[in-house]
Amino acid sequence: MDDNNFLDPLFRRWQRGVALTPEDKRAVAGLPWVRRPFSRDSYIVREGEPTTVCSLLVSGFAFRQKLVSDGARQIISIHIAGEFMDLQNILLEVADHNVQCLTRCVLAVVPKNAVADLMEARPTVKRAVWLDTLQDASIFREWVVNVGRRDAKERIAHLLCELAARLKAANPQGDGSNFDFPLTQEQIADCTGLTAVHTNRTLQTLRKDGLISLSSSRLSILDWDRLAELGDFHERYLHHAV
Amino acid sequence: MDDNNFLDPLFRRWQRGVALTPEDKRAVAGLPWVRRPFSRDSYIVREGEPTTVCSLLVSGFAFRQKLVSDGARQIISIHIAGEFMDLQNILLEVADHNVQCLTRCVLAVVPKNAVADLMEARPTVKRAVWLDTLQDASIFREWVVNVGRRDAKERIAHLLCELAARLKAANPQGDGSNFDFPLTQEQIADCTGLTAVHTNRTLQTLRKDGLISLSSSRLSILDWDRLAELGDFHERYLHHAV
DNA sequence: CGTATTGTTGAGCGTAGTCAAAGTTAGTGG
DNA sequence: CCACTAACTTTGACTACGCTCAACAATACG
Repeated sequence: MDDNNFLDPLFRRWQRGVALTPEDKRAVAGLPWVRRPFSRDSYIVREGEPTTVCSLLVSGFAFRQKLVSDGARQIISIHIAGEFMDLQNILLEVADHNVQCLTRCVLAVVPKNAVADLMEARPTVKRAVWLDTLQDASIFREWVVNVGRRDAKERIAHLLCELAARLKAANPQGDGSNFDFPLTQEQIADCTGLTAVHTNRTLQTLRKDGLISLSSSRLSILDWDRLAELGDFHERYLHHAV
Repeated sequence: MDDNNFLDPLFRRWQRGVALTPEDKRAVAGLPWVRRPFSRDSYIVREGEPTTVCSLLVSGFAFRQKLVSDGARQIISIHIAGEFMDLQNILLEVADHNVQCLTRCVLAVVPKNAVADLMEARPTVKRAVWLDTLQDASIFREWVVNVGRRDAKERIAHLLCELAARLKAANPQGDGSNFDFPLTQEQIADCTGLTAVHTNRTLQTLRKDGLISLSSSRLSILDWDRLAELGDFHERYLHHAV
């Protein structure tokens, strides 16, 4: 396993915001990455643990979540291949939330100190890493708005729009309206602050309205304009063009 | 106005996480700060505007918010004296949310490029600035959980605990259970994803239960343990001890 | 002192939650 | 490859938390 293509999605994503030189890429590729497969639902980080590494999602989907006192779960973000789930670990010594696999995943893990050192040596990498954490924060802000001030149809529409926009940005040569979408209805509910039952009924109305088709881990967006309008989705907060 | 004491709350806060030297402080004090008073409710940043400055809150309270399509408002965070509201501006070119004064405020404004340059020259300042944005992001995550998975009493209890904990950390010589708390019930509602009417009724039950007393901009926490228990409040996410 | 803002109350309603069961799909092991 | 099982989706009946609208009371402020 000497191929380093696993970094390409990361580089493509970073290059939307910074200008990586070949030396930058070589330096990143030179980090002591360890690739590891994870099974579905397995925990990558647990709240309260000391942080030691940063994790890049090479393939599959993962999510961050927190549990509240009665055991309910709130998903805080979804991550796709090419994204880090825990760059904040570089400065924060203890994890404040859980990170879990949504599907089977392959992670590339690197000691956080190695990333920190590289950031000192390579200002462009430093900029890319910080930008990553700032874009994450912007998405968290939008999620506060989504669960705080939108109704069920709007919340789910917004979630689907966001993931579609991110998947599209990650894979511009795709058709832009069909995606692998492995979230169960219970997971959609945990993203949106709803129950699984109500999520089910809401998805049915979105289907009946001709906005989406969603089954067996496949999402088709049938009417992007109306879905985005319904979900009040405006992609500025994704900062895809910095 | 040559006194530079206005930076002291910022330095105290930053020194919870990094070791600022006298030279670091002098360098920060040497930035081209411009102090400006703002009246209650006035906008400091508007969504969609290009970013040019960073704003430090010298006195008063401010908040970040986003508006959804039907005009409803979601408050995303509350800020107290000694905090920056928009350090993410250093890398993000367009504001993705609004920043507004809660009370009359004094801001100290500095061109974002000046901060960026100082970060290059002073690694400790760079660390402090990044840490600030990471702590902000952690608070956003907790707010997603708060509005997504807690009921009205819990949400408000959690909000009050968070602000009390932050005010206490900013002013350790205070008595720790009485605070200036200038949020109207409508603003509390916009923080928690509730309506003003339901916030009113919920506050009444918190008072009746002997947990708090809240009136005329003054909050007293009468039973911290029970309030924190009710709100499922655990301050790890504040990263006060990094 | 007068007016706008904020807080409080009541009645009725609706979105979303709960609980339980049945139907469907996907995954696993024999 | 099939059978069995666990996970996921769907449906129905009922409930309840929080919303809406409207009026009034109490503060704060110019």
